Amino acid sequence: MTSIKSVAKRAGVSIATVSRVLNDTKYVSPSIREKVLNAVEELNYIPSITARNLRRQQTQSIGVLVPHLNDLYFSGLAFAIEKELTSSGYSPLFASTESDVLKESLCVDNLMQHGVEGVIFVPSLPVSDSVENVQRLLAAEIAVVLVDRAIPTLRVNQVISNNFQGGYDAAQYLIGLGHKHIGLLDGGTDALLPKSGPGRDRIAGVQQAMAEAGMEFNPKNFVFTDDQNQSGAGYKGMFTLLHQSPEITAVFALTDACAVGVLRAAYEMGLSVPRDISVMGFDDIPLASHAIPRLTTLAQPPQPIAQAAINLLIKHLNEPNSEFQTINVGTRLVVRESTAPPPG
Amino acid sequence: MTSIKSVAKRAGVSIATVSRVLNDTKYVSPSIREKVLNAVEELNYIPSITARNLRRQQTQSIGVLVPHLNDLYFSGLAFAIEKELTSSGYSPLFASTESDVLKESLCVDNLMQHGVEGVIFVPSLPVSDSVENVQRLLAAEIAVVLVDRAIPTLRVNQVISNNFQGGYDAAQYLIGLGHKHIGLLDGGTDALLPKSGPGRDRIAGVQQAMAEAGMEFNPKNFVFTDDQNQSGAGYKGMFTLLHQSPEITAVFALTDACAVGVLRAAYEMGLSVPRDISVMGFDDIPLASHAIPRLTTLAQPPQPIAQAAINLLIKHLNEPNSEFQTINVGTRLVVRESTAPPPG
DNA sequence: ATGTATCAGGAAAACGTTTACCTGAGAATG
DNA sequence: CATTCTCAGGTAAACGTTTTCCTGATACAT
Repeated sequence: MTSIKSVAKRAGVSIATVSRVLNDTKYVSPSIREKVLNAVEELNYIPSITARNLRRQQTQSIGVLVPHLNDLYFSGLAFAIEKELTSSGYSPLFASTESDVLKESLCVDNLMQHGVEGVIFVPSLPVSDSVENVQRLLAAEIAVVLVDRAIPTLRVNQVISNNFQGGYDAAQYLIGLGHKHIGLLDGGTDALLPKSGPGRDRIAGVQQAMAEAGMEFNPKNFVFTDDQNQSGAGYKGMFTLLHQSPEITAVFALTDACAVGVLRAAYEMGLSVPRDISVMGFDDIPLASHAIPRLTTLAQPPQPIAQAAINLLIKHLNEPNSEFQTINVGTRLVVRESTAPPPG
Repeated sequence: MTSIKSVAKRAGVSIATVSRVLNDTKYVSPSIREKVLNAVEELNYIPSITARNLRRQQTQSIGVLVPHLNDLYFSGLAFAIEKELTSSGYSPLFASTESDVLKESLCVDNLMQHGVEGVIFVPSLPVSDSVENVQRLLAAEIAVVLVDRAIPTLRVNQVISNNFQGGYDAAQYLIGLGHKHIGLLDGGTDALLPKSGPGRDRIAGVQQAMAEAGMEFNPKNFVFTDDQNQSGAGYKGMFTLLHQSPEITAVFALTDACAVGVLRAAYEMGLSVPRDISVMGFDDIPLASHAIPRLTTLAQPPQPIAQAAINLLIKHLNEPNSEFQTINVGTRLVVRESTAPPPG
């Protein structure tokens, strides 16, 4: 590694001057400045961020903890966060927690060792498992922004989609189409997902809408399936659901990925969507608009979420004593082809 | 930040001893060891990786450059790479190049500043654009492994799917089913993709298989579409293709994402897949097995690719003078529902 | 001409580790 | 008992920066 010393020697100046030229931190006469710049060029000198960080006692880096980097939804979110962070001059440090508290704890350790100044944190499910990890970060005075999954008990910045409202809107829309029997489907690796987190809120929204419409919520109509991936869960769950509640005319899958499995199952059962049965998703991942049929869903666009999270983070870094906020990001009903009035 | 000094003071020993206990680098008597460990515990001491890296002159971190973190295929690859790297004791530093040379160059600068010891590099397209960036890394004695997209002119480690063979297998399979008129579809943001990289090799494989079967390759049957995303490209391209070559009975989309758009277009045109027309993809992303109909494709599983890349990287780090290798990872034909003999 | 203010640039400390080297006490050997 | 060996633990240098403080020269005012 060529260090600042070699540059200084080559340019015939002190290392302090080199640093000043490179950081524009003090006036340096044009002639000397040029000599330094030339030396830098000639030696392909690249300053060591490690040394700079040590000296400045800051890293300009932010940890990003997501459950799975290859999840259809979270990869989009991660991408948006990366864009937002780099454009704000921070370096993202990604890690997948695999929604496992132990792995998550390891990730947190790792981030702390790396001296991140903040963490964008999508908690594992159930969220209660993540409480301790979040508190470890807070105890170390690291700024934390919780994303996607709320932990209401924690005094910390959060950016959460309005899942309740989304669920409500979805149900209201289906009810408005005339559906009387609506199935709810969810699943994935997070065995306890329906007990907490976004799924629970979406369901609560559905229940509210049904109640307002004078409909009864039949627990039999909600099926959660444990599976390697959400599509598989939706696929299997759909069979279970229709077996135990054949009267169902509309299915609200709690994620788009899940809905894709539902479409698949419907196709295999010879059911035409939306003629025989309506299907809705949640998230509006890119795939949703390419599914067959195109999926009606509730959009939860990653870009505004990422932006809000980074804004909150940066604000907190600048004013560590500012109040904690919970920002609710609105969802938006996107009507496509997979929903229609019930048959008959 | 609580530093090693506070721990030393608290334990009543020198900082050297603390370091030794923490790194198990020299025998320390049990009683003192315990005192140190207690002090560490009490102060929640976490060593600064920054300082350690500076002193040790190494970072144990590896840059990972992919075109898009939210691409269906690359996110899977990134996930596999992350897993492989962390389990080998390295920290991944992800960045999306957006397949743009300028952005890519910035990413490379950034990685070099961070002192990465190696880079897993998926070049932008056309790959020739990335040559300079790769050479910059090599000049700085940073280990590089090219993944997914070969740059044959460079003397560097590479891990590439056997795209030619994959293309060949795909075409041979379709020809074996009896198809006489096979369309080729590709697209995305990388306007020059068909001119270089994996796509070109896949096409070459197709041409070889066709030639062996005594079929002529009609350039009209290859449509490349510029679009924001691959699915959209497949969707639009399909219309173009069938318009200019209505005799086509099978379509080989050069990626699964593209194939999804093709399925979509076929659906809208009232064509039943595979009865009226067969569709194949490439990659075997998770979605492929959930599409309607399930997609026949060539699997290019990310895990073995990631593993091979990391092995190559680590080997090169340990023996910097070892020969460069290009590892060809085999693809595997996965027959599902989207292909059948031609109608009639 | 003398004193003072300005300011470009250098010297050196500091950031938090690891590690080469040193020291002194006890064990072992004659 | 004297001498050497062993080795646990301490001291301090080093990693590559940034930044505080200092110096000496020049400009300016008196």
